[in-house]
Amino acid sequence: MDENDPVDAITLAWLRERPGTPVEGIGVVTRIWQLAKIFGDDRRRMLAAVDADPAILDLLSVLRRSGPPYRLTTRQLVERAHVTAGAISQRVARAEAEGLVVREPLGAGSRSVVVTLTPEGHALVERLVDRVLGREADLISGLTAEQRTALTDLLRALLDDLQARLGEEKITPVGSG
Amino acid sequence: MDENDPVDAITLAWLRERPGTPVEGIGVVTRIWQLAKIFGDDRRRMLAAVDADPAILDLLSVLRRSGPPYRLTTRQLVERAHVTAGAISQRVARAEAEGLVVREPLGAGSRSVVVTLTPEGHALVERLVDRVLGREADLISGLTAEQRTALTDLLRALLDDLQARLGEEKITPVGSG
DNA sequence: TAAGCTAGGTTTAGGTCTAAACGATAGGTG
DNA sequence: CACCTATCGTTTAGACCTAAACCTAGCTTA
Repeated sequence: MDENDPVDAITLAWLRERPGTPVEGIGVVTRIWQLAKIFGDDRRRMLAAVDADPAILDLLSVLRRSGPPYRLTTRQLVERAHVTAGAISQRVARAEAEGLVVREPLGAGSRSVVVTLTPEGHALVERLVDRVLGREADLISGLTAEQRTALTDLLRALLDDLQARLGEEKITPVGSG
Repeated sequence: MDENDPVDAITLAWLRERPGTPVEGIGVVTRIWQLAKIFGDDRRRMLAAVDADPAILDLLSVLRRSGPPYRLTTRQLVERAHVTAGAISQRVARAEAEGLVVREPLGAGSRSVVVTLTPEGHALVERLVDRVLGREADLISGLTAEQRTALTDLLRALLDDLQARLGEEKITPVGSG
């Protein structure tokens, strides 16, 4: 613990003010939040400079990465973007208003809606993706290759553990009746 | 690279669709975003269940941790909460409306405003902080002590590097005129 | 086949944030 | 002293999200 490190200082302050406070998670959780904010702010500003926004680019990127015919259902978009169905609905509506995607019913016997990238949407991804991802590659270039690998492995371990654990939690409450 | 890992799958999909896409950052950045969202959603839901919200609790916690007399200027709150002055202004207005803090001019010769925790605000922090931090400690308990230490060190290294680097960037644009 | 259930989406209400425009004042300069 | 600038906060406009209400349309079941 280094009192000059701003995150360690938070842990030390809680312990000073309230001995016994459960501070074990702060070092990891707070730093992850701060890093996410730095990456998110940086991307948002970069895109704002070219009159684009992260939410729409994320939508278009998911479609682009899925490969031809660049077409997914709302449900698939929800799963891949990790936001609620309402958020996807709003994103698609905005993107459609800008002519970047089209939305149509999947067909008989289904209530699904399919969203397809337009040529304009495709072109926008091509124009932005290298810049956005290149910037992110640059932002983590301060770590050595070994550090990057080690960090990736630890983040994956935590993510896997949490997803397994939180997946179960959704079941648990049902048994309480 | 494991095609069954959802984040690795993103990297592999970009390389398949667009060979040459700079994907070096995805493994770290995407996982950090996903983890931040998991931690943030979890905290928001936990607090919603007791009719509280993360932004206000963060404000109150910063004041509580600062120690008696639980009093900081708006400027200090901006620095410690990592949000804009406008966001702090709004948070303080909401907290004040609920009687959790009071706001007063610092005094003659200064335009600063000082925000002080009320007894009600203090009591709210005491009631919630162990639950919130305890939950987070539990969420990372899937990692061993060694993994936690290693992860903390890597996150700190990245954070320090980025803060040093982005701090400089603010200066650079000035010289462009 | 009527009633209820389930699943896929959309809409709405409410909350939070950023950026930028504003307002107002202390301190420096001629 | 008048003006200018930097500093501090607040307000406003716009973007985005979640949760929950809502709307259909297929499916199940008696």
